[in-house]
Amino acid sequence: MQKITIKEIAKLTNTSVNTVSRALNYKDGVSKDTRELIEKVALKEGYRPNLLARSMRGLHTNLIGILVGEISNSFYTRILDGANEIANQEAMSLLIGSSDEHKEKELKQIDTFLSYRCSGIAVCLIDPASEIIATLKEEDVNFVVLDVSPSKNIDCGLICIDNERDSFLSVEELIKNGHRRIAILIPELLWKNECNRYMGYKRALFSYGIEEDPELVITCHSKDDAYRATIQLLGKKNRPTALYIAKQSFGLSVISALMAKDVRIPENISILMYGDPDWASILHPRITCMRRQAREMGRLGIKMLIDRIKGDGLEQKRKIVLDSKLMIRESVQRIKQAGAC
Amino acid sequence: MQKITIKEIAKLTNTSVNTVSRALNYKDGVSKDTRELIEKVALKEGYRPNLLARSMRGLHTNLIGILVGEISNSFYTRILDGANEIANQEAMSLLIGSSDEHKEKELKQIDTFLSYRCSGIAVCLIDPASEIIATLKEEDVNFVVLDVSPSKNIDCGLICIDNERDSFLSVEELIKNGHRRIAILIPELLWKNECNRYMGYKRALFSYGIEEDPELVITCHSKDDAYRATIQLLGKKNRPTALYIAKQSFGLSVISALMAKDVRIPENISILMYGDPDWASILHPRITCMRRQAREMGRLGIKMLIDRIKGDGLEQKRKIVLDSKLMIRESVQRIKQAGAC
DNA sequence: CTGAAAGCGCTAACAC
DNA sequence: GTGTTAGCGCTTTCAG
Repeated sequence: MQKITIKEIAKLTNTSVNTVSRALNYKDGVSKDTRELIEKVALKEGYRPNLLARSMRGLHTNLIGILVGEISNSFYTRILDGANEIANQEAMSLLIGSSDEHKEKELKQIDTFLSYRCSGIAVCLIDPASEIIATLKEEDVNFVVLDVSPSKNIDCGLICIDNERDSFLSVEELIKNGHRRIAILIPELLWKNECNRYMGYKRALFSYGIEEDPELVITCHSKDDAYRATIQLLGKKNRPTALYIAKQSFGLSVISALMAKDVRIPENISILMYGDPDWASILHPRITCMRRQAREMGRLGIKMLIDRIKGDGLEQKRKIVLDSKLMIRESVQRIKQAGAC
Repeated sequence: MQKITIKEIAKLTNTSVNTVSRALNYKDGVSKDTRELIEKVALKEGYRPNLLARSMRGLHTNLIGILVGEISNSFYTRILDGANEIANQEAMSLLIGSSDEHKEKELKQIDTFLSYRCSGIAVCLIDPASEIIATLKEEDVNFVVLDVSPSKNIDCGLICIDNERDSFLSVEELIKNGHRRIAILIPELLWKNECNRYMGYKRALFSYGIEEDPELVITCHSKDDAYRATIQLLGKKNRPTALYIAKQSFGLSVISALMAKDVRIPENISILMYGDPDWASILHPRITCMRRQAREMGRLGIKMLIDRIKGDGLEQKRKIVLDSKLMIRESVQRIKQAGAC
């Protein structure tokens, strides 16, 4: 497999491994002639440094482990994309892992990253109270947490999004358009982010003096379930005028359900979604969304990680909260509402 | 960083590194008592094997490098997802790379994979005549090629899709619905797959006695360009009745352009797309698509790769051609056509 | 059943 | 400028 090592190059050039190593790593202490000779031979023989061996000498590995919740979820895909962009620029390689939103897999993947002695680890955790952060701390490895901020105030790099505020602003947008019967669709198991979205929903209702109707809080545990839940919601007599989809991956299910039932957006029901996948702006009507800066999260996360790895003495940023942007499109209808607003 | 090594465990348990190594790797030749002691101490001390060191002894690395064209392209994302699924099952880790469809980056990424001494490499190449395959061959590393079949008949694992046939069937579907003026939207630089799609388009027209109109072959080099090209196409006097989008990533641009120009699907123009992203089935109308088995491609690719790595003596499958499926939905209108068909 | 020792490819400390 | 040597953590002969 390995074709040629520095040892062999040393032999071929009548030099020593040390000289070859220095020459190939652009260090000084090598004469021009020797350097050129070595480079020529290395090129000719197709020498390729063994990064494993290099890393074993205690340096960094140039490996960054990144854990996401689900590879084919476009939110995570964008994080991955941004992460890869920066990693590439910095000549780092990305080892990926997916937790599929299961805690055991999460731990297992981190374990693998650690076993490969990654120089840095970026994680999207489902549960921020997770012992994973403790593990990471203990291992004394550079890491940053993306997307979900740890509940305890742990000193680590953090790039997150204010889900509560985003949600508040989203629901507020619906209210400002005259809606008062606003349903929210959220996952059954409320992890921190989702929980915060729910809080934002509640706070918005409260701020505008709207009483929360438990019937309008729709929880579901899967995409299929979101479809069923939507169908069921539409069957109710006192149907909401607006639906806030608090989890992007449920979006397709909801839209499909509405299509199946011939419920028109926004005439029959207004829709606002958390997250802004590609399709949201090509649907007819285009869906009003709260757009998160996912790609930027990946970029900043890896940037922060690399800064930490290089540890260039500077006081490092600990936490970045990314702004989201409400993309106002045509899925929310302005309605007249009897009563004050 | 590294907290504890087998050496230290050996010291702690009054044994030798060898014994510890055997015990921790479930090899025999260790008494029950010693094994239990070692396991206990290892667990207590939070021992984590150094995979880099392990790999250096010439074994496999448990690393698989996978190169895709673009991380945020859903076709590749699905491949990645399928690949990750199988890699996980087999306790392999995925090192990812993206070529962004540039040849230099492609080579650079492969180089990195090789430097990490990956046990296997899976690649989605833009150009199958690529010297990359030669490099891979030379390096004597296990590899499989996904998506694009090499032009020369090279003996390597291959999972691909018959783009020509898929395209033929797609255009045939349009013809069978009475269309004769069928435009095709393809990238400017025809790599092999796209070229085959174009061939399929030509063959379908030819088979049904339709003369090809150069005006209806729309090439573009980017998503933005696809948007502009669509707008331009719509301005023509002898507008086509159907548009075959031969590249999925142009889909959103086309739809946006149609929306911008208030051109209705399928009343004003029929649409058929190569590839079946999530949004295709929630648009109104839902878009008729040729669905490729991307996730399955990732799965089978890694499976094949691992079979090769393990090299279990069996005669190995060399090539798998995955069937695509025409998802007939509502974006193609049946039209009456003066003249034969 | 267990230990000592070699060595994977590389870098770094130290001589010359 | 250059060579020698040690050693990263591990597995694997080879002896006992």
